[in-house]
Amino acid sequence: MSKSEKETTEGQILEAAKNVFQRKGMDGSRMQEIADEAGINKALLHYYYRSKQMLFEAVFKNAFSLMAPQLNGILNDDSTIEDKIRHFTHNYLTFMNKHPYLPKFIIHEVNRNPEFILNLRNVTGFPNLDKFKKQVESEVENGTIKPISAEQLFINIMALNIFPFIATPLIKAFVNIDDKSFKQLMEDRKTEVADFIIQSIKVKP
Amino acid sequence: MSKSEKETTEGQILEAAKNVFQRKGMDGSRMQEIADEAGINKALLHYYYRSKQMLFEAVFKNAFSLMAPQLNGILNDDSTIEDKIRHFTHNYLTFMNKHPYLPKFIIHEVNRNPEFILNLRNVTGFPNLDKFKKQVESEVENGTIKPISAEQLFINIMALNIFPFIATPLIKAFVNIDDKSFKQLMEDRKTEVADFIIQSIKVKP
DNA sequence: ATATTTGTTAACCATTTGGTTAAACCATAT
DNA sequence: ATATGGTTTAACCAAATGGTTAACAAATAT
Repeated sequence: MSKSEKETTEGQILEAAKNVFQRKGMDGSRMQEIADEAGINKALLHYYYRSKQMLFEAVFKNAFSLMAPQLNGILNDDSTIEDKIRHFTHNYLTFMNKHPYLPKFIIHEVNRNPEFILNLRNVTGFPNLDKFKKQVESEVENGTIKPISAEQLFINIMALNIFPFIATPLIKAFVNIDDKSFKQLMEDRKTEVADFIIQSIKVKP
Repeated sequence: MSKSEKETTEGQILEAAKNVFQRKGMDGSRMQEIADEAGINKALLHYYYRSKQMLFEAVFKNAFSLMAPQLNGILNDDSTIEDKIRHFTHNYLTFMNKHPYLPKFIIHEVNRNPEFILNLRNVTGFPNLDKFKKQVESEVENGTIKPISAEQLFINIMALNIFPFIATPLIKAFVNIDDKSFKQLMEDRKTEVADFIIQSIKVKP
């Protein structure tokens, strides 16, 4: 049995780099800190990844490949819009509990370097709205949901699900609650967000 | 007539620092770049603001003082929840067109240093949910709106309004549209977001 | 056993960066 | 005119930082 990813030096470096980069961002991270976190010499980082930029890109692509399928979940299965929303909202909020730094990290770095995301267009199940768009248009037409553009609905779903994880400290300060209450609030959102969206678009019979 | 803020050296520095810090963040910004943007010598930055940290804090507090009243708008006037939402959504999206970097900047920096926001608690009309909370509870009780906690509603309003400005490049890539279409999409949101929220919470007569 | 490749390290290097200093500049009061 | 105070600059400095090198260690092939 070959060594698992986490036992090889290269894997340890990637893991350490992930931790540091996702917490501090490209600009705020130091190669020495990554080396320390991986428990190895700084020169080894360059031996395996040549430069800070390349190490960063490896981490970013990994992160993006983790995020993308989550979004594709909502776009490319065959359930109704309503089911998709419930399913996605629940899954996404669960997923985010395991990767709390992911959205902050991705969004910050994509803002820092917007061209970066264009390189990813072709790879790794990059989210594509086409199918979702047809489905929304069809459901609007046959009266299952109220008129709304697929784009706006998609943005709303993303916003309601992702925003709280990006703005956590801000929300905590405004709503003025402790960690425990905040966690509960997030837990409640697993169902509340879906209800909120569906209430807005569902046509009552 | 005394010199306007923008003519004094101190004001020019603050303006330049705002531009650079808001675009690149604390970690990504260089004192030299700020000096260049202000058209002055780097030593002058230290003459007026002592250190990068202090210059940054001046910029951050300015930015926050611009953001905070926008949020207080929704929380502390006397109109109905529905009117508040319409009013706020329209105003906020207009406001953001003028300060496109503000939310990115504030959220990123608050994440980088969560304690930072606690120092702002006391000053500058820091958003307070108490009144809004009472109002939501009252409207829920007398049946004007469906049951929802003020906290969740507040988070949803923030998310739907702010998120698109934070995640712009990501959304552009996913929705696969050009700048012009994106701008139109954002313009549409001035009314669509309010409709979306109100449809979700309004009780039909 | 020994040569060769691969992995790892300590020491080093060039550049960048935040910050300082001492001298020059300039307006204003005397 | 000249002294005085704040303002501005060029030159400088020490520390930090990404990256390299040369030697050493440990597998792997011959």
